[in-house]
Amino acid sequence: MHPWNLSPAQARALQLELAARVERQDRLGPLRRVAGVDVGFEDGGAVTRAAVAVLDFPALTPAAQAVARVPTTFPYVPGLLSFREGPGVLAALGQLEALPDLLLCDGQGIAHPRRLGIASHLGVLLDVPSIGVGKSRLTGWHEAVGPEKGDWVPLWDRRGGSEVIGAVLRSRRGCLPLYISIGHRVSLATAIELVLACTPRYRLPETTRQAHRLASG
DNA sequence: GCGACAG
DNA sequence: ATCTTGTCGC
Repeated sequence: MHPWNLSPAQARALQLELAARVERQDRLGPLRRVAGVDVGFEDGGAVTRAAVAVLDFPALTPAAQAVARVPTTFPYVPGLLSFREGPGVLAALGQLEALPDLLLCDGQGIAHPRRLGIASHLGVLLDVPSIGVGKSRLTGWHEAVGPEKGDWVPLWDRRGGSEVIGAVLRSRRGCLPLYISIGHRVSLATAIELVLACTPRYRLPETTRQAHRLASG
């Protein structure tokens, strides 16, 4: 929303401040529209293409969409993903008539070294409920997950740790699990329920799939 | 010093 | 993320 052109060190310092503003309990209003946000790149990374796909909930039918193309200004640095993809996503969201009731982001929420992955970062800046849906692990440790859809195990801050920073969820049989974590204003239990409610058939939530096709393929 | 490391 | 065909498994 504001400081996007920072040095890695400044970015990390900002993350610590914003992380203190993350709300880990449910604070949701009526859930009518859920949005998936995703980012792709063009020209070898020079251009960031961000997309937002809004679906009616719980029908998961198309409601609105937006795509924004902005110059890429930050490199990919593990732990600082939001500083690379955030500007584009905000531009896309700004094209919508209204903000959705919930944001499902590609990447982590608080399952992050400083507890401020892209889902939490966007959620706090916009003060909108958000959930982190990562396809792989950034940090944390977990036991093996069961094979059935809906099976999940807690994601701990570290091996032998005591802080639960997310959930490793089997969203579909025979597929790799998803890394779910609180973004902002949504508890982990609710986050798991909502992700499953948005994932009727494939590994990824329908929201994310739609956003991905707009941003890439 | 070594290994790990969202998209 | 992106560059890319065929191939293995439910």
